[in-house]
Amino acid sequence: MESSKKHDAPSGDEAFQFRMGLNDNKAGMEGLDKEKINKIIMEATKGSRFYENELKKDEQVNLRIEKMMQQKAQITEQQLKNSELQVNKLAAELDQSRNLSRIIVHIDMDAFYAAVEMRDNPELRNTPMAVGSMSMLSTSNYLARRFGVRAAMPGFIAKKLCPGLAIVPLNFDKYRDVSKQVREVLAEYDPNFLPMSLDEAYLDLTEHLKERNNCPEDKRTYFLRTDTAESSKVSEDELKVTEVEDTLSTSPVLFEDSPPLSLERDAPTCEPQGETVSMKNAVIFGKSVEDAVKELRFRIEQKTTLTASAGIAPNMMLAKVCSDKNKPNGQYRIPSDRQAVMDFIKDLPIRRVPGIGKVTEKMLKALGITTCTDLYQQRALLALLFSETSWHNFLDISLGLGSTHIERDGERKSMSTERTFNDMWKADEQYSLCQELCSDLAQDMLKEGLKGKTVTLKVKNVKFEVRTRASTVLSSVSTQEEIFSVAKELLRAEIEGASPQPLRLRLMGVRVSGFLNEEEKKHHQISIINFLKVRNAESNFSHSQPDETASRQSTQPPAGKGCGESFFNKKRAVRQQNDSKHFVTGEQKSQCARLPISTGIATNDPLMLSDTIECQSLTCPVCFQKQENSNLEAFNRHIDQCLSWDAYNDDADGKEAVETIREAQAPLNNTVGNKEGTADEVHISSMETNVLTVNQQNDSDKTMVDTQPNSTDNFVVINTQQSNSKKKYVVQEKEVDGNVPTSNTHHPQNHLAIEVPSNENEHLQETEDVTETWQTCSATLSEDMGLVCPVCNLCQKTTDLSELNKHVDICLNKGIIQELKKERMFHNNNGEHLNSTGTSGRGQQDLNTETRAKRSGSSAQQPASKKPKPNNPKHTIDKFFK
DNA sequence: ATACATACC
DNA sequence: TACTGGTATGTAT
Repeated sequence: MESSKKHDAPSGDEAFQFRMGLNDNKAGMEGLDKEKINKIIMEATKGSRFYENELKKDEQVNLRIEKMMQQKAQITEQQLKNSELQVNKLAAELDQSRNLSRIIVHIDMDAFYAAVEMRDNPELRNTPMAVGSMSMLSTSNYLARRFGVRAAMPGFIAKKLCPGLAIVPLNFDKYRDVSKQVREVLAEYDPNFLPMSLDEAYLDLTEHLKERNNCPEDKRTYFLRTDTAESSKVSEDELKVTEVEDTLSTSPVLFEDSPPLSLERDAPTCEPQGETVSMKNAVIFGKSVEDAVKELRFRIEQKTTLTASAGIAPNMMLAKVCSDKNKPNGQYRIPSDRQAVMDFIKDLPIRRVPGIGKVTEKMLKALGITTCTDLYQQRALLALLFSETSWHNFLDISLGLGSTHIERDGERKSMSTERTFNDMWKADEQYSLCQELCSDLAQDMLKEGLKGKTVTLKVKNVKFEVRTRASTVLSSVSTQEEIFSVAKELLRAEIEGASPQPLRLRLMGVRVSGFLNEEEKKHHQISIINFLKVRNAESNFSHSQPDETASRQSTQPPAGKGCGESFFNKKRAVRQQNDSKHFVTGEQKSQCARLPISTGIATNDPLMLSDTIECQSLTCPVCFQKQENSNLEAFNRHIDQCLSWDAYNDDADGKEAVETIREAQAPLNNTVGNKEGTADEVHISSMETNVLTVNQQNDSDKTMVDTQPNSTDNFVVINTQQSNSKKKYVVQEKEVDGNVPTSNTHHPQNHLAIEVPSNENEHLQETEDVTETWQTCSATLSEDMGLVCPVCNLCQKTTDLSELNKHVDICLNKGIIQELKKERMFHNNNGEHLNSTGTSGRGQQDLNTETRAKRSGSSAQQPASKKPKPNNPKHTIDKFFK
């Protein structure tokens, strides 16, 4: 097949057509000179970085297709037969249980943003126009579509297609207002309607139709709006030319599937139940499904002066396809009847089906599938080539099946923010942008009372290559500082990974996911973590952030950015303040002076970056090669690799591979080099390496690390390696100027290194900076290792993590009790402060393209208050060591 | 769990 | 000059 072959030159038209070519399968784009349009688009885009990237992506798709075709070639007749039997069985079941009892309606506002702008500015009505910017259009009006101008096209290209194009900037507030008006109408037909965006919604009209049967005529009578403030004149004009289909109109005439009604005419013109103008300016709608939807659309138009299209079908998938059928300002119904569904499906191009985009379309095309009939015929093959979810979906589609009950989506799963800009390569700018994003995101999260466990950084370089880097933390994040403390490490890794080249970015984004459910949130809310946060916020409330930084400088060890955000850091800071036995060493002081202590809040501080350079080398305890990359993750990865080869020590290949790794890394050592042998250089001259395997029971198996350099401990945590739900903890002792490790003098050689993923990673790196103050969780394993409590830093003679947890709990409780005492002394009745994470309503975050917003404003509000429970610090910590 | 891709509006 | 932003989900590792 053609697509199974590699595409020839990148300049080949095929790839271009695929990625860049005009997408004309939308309404308003029929009968265009596609060739001419494509030529213009091509000229405008060819050679650009964007285009180059598109070609690259296209090649990836071709590769996928190639692989698929190879797989296909290996399939035997027998396999296909078997597959067919299986698939047929499922198909029969699906067909059997087909539910045709619901009347699902999909409402889609026509060229929504553009229509709003045209409504509000008569000058735009008779000119091709689009909403958006020179960089990106959200939507275009139908006049512009004639030129090939459409949504998701950059404005500057649109201008080439249509020099007269008017581009109007987005005006979301307005669209939201209009959308609200529309939704008010929808709610009357289905209070549980499902908004998909500002301009789209699903309704289940089944109930309404039952009621409608007993609905007296006067309740189905609606009046034409007679005056429309600013546009009244135009409306009148338009009412006179009722035959013109294309005009924006307040007339019911445009219900395409019934003959135009003259306003003065009384007679029902179509079926008996059809809408009727019984008196001047009044329209009576019948009881049928179609009439109900016409009525609904009529009311939308009367209310907003905007038209909507609708699809009516027994399920959501079909309804969605139908709403496109007679767009604009039309509706289409598939009767609730199996044959009607199958007839409709028969020639339906798969691309029309929601969920089948250009890639899937192309892949299926390679298999000779373009219509739903093809899809059904190839069902056995598809079951062999695609994942279960995929081919099930294909089968559903080919049977005309879809969801029959619309339900509001559950809890949101992620929240993110991202920004595009031009070529940014300075690291300090990147960090401060990252921080800004975190700040924005934190604000959004606060509105919904969200706390998440995974932070993802997204970057797109100037070549349009996208990378995402994620990190999951043990506790949750919600504040700007918390998110940033994770995000900045991810960014740091990216920057360092690209070094010595700068990262040249065009976009950066931050996402938080893995939200705590209500239960977990409550749990956390009463936990000490939040308790401390609240306390922190309280005490800093009137302080500016630089003040906070400054105060940290005096109380915290030079742990680097974000150090104050770690729970244990906080704990230790408190301890340090209270405990006169802890001194800051001279070394630490000098570090204090040199290292940026900024939490990163002071964004423009160029010093902020210096600690990334400060310490560049780590020595791998397995291969003894110096690793230049100060990025701990990379370092860990390296060790993982070394270890996994070690595990196959007898394997010649494995050995070779280790050598390869060593060789590959050797040159690096010479080039990047560490900063002129400062005391910051991390020397892990290994005295012994222990690998211990710990069974991990659950997936919150990340162990926490404590790297806070507040004592003279000398151990460094190195790595955990995952394999089959087990973790190997590599233990490494650090040699410190002949000092004997203090905390475990009886077993100085064995120290458990526990990695902390995520959040706490920064502290690992901080440790790099503070050479003389290594600190670990050390442990006695079997008989000779013990775990060190991260709070009191004392070795607990146990390897049992739950035992250690108990101890940590106690340790923590001590602190809490102290704090409570203080608290009571200073504020007598401050319990309410615990409440600060309160609200959990869903904000609506509608934005952007012609459509957005998964949330309706109509969502049920939840009680916004949470009782400040008596503190129960215990559980939060448990998690750390599970 | 992470990374990357696809899809939708 | 210039090719989005937010969310969910699928695919692959």
